[in-house]
Amino acid sequence: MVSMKDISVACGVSVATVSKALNNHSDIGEETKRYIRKTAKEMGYFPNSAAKALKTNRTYNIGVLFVDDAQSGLKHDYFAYVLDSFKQTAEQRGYDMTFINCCKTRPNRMSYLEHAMYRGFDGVVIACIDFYDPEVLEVVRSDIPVVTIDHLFNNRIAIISDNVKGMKDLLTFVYHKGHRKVAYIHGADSAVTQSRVSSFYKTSEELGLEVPDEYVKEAAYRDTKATFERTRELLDLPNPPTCILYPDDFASFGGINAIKERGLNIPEDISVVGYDGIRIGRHLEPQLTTLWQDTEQLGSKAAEKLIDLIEHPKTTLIQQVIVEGEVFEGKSVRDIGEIENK
Amino acid sequence: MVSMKDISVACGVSVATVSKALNNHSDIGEETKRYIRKTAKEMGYFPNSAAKALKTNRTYNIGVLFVDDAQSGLKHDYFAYVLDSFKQTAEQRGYDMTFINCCKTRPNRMSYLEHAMYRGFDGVVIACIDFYDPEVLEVVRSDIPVVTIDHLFNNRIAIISDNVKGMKDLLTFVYHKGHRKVAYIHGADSAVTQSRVSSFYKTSEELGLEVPDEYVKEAAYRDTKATFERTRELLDLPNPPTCILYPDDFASFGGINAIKERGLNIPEDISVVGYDGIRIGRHLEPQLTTLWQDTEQLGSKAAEKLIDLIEHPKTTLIQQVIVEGEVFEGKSVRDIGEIENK
DNA sequence: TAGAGTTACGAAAACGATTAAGTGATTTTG
DNA sequence: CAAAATCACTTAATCGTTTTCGTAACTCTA
Repeated sequence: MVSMKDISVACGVSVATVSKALNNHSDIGEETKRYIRKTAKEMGYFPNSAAKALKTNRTYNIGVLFVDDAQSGLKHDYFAYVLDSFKQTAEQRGYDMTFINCCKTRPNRMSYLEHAMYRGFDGVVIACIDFYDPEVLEVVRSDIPVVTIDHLFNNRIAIISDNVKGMKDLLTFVYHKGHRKVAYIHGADSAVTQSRVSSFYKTSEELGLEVPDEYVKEAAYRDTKATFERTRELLDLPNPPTCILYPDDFASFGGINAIKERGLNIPEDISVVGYDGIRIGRHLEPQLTTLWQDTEQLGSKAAEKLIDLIEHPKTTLIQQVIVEGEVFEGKSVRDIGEIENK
Repeated sequence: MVSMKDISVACGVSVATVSKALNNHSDIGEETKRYIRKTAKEMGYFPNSAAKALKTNRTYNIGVLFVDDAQSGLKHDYFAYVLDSFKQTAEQRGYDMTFINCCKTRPNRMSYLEHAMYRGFDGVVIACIDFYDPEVLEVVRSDIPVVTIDHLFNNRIAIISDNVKGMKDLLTFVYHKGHRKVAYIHGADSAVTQSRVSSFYKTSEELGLEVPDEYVKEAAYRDTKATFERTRELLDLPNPPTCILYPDDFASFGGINAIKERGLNIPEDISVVGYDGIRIGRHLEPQLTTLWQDTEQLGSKAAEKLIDLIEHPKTTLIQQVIVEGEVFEGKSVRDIGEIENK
């Protein structure tokens, strides 16, 4: 690797001059700058990030914390898309991304925060299920710039998918399609789940929908087995729902299979609604009605905010950015019509 | 951040002694080592990776090059799973992972190789479609340890999914189910595609299958629109196939829709086969018959080999590791039975 | 007991950059 | 025209480690 020293020798100037020329400091003559830059390019010079980081305490590297024991973030469509979008924006602004989450089984491993300090990340983005993990909290409480995705901490920037509005829109949508008996199989407990569930109840009330207790069940996100079982239970009810909302698109397929198993048709006999808007859902039969989440906005906003915070710690607002999704009207919800209901 | 200097002061020894004690050098007394380590732990010491890297030229960081203009690696199920597995193994062995591919539009950006040099990656893993990109080649030809996934270069370690055997197994499978008219919509040109296509022809010959030219078509990977069109064309043939092989599972859904559009049933009227074995395929109706790729092996082998190469450059064999997949027998291929064919 | 061999540590020079402070030369100013 | 200001560099310290080469203080050996 060619270093500044090599260039300084080649140009007959000091390393300091080379450094300043390349960083465009004002106290170097234009002529000299041009000459140094030209030589640097010719010699194939590139800075050494380690040396730079050591001196400046800036790495231009962002730590990515995607913790999800059951289902590593990458394999999770929703998170993969968010991360991908984050990556686009971060790279655009000159930042690299390094994964933080090290397997907890490794002996002598560092905690997330230690890892972040060790690598000197300029900031950290957290998107995961278990925000109550003590190690995650340690990061959240640290001095490192942080943005969280889909979870709210006070004094931290959060990028949040509007689950309240999402659920409201979704429920309102099926209501307008004439459904009055709507069941909801929600995901495992988390901030996201709580928002959706409470919005489900609130919206039901506003719409004047009855929600029998047995219409609300739980199944872990992406757990097709669980949704399969819960759906069977719902279908076995003396007064079964006409529409079932699922924790997410993926999980809905478990439910769909339970429905087909009974010889029922979607949407003729029963309607089905997912959440997330994963790509595949649009290509399936029946096309899944779902709440499409704007993963691109989520990711890019997260990157924007985090980098703003890194670069302008004083002037960047600590705020929550709420990203709205949109009902994707597939073909898995039947239009019952107002007539049948009254 | 507490540094070695702080510890040296606290312990009343020199920094050199601290460094050696923490790195377990033999020329430090056991007593002193214990004392220094204890103090370091108490003071919450963690090394500074930048300083370490600067001095040792080792970063314990691996560059990840997933280039795919159309569909960024992360959003691609197959690659996401491979990457995830790679990550597990790399972390287990004490390496971090940083993305390399910077948007090519950025002004003054570095090339992939420059980026890798800049960050001082100990090695690079490449998995992408366009292995003919000059920048990718530049990395492949460099001095940096490299493993490639699904592409073979001479003098480089490659982890390769056995596409030849995969296609052979798949075709043989449908053959044994009684199919004699098998069409193949293959992906866009690449090493992977070439292996599969040539294996398709070779196996057809071995099995004594006729392959009319119009049975072999092209559609980009994951392009449901294209497979939709190609499938229509196949169905319109005077002598249509009884079974269609698709570039990948995702793309197969485009074809499936074209088939349903005609009012045909799968597998009663026509059989469908994917490739990859993505998770969702198992939960759909009809369950997709496909070649399941062992993404876990691919990822972990790649990490193992790369790290071996990094740590023992002399003794690590430059070889190709071939990972076999497995036919997943779903329910999308009809068992025609031998009778009907003779 | 002098010399050799160990043991346990320290001093100091790197690694490749940044930057405050200093320094001659030239230009400006009153 | 001397003093001040400006310009264009250089010197040298520094970031946090690692590592080579010393070097005291012991322990052994003959």
